[in-house]
Amino acid sequence: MASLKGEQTLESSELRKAGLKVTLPRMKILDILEASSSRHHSAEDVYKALLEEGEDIGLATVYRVLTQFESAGIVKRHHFEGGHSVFELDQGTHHDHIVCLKCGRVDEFVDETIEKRQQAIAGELGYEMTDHCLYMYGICSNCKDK
Amino acid sequence: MASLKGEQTLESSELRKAGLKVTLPRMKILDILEASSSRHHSAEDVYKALLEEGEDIGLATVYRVLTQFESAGIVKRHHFEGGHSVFELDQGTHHDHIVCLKCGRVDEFVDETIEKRQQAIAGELGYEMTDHCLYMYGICSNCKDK
DNA sequence: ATAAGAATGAGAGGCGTTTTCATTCAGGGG
DNA sequence: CCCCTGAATGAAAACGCCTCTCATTCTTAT
Repeated sequence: MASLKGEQTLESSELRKAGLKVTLPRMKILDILEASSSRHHSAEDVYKALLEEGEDIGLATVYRVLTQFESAGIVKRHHFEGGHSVFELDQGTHHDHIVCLKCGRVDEFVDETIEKRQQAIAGELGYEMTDHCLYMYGICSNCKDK
Repeated sequence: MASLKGEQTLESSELRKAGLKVTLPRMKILDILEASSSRHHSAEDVYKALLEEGEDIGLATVYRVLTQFESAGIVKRHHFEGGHSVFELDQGTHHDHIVCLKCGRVDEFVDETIEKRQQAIAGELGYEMTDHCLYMYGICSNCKDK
């Protein structure tokens, strides 16, 4: 459990490093992102997890904080099919996603061949690429059997 | 200009083939998708184009028809950054997209190397891939100069 | 400790999209 | 060719996700 007073937690220094004030909501949300078993969270997910811990943090704050974390490079925002945003801690290493359309399972991968081709294509078309995302959708091995 | 009575237009046969009744809204919307210079349209775009032609077709109908077209395989729906949907006529040939974050310009491309790697990766991870989309985002050559 | 500005919670508001429901229409049977 | 039935439509309300507003609370530099 994070404490605001006393020793410097990892979370608090991460926030300070990002130029964000150390507040309870920001600490708690960081806690949840780091502690949860799944890596991908909607704002609702985070909000519900906070409620379960008995924290009284508004949904608006969750959205604000996640957006700030995105600007600060702490999390990455994804737009999976369906439109709404999903957040994951930014481990610094880029990766792409494959999503199971039945159970929602998400796997991650990196492929150097694809990465290189993307850069080359952007260049050929005259673009300066700032970001890219490759989403594959399918049925995972678990769901295939049923 | 399409006519409901008289000769079979290309549009009407396309609708019939998809198992959809031939109605004025569906004909008009198909017209716009085929006639417009740009290939990617939001529902709003289509709605505005209808208004300009003096057609009194509701926005709800535009959404309904575009969704039906999607189910029928006539159009493809994309979720570019920003969340809202963009539609394009489905030419049958798969391609990926690169979007300019400044002016919204969209270019299309296909890369066999990437396509093959995707199939391979899905297999390695135990997925049966049903769909995939690669979106790259950047600044296009026009916007770069300014 | 205090003051000043930033962050928060609650609720209103916004935007794209979908649903509801009464009305209109397409198209097959007579 | 007209009628009938279920499908399609328009208008408006509702919806889900998200952002904004504003009064209050909290962080942090002093």
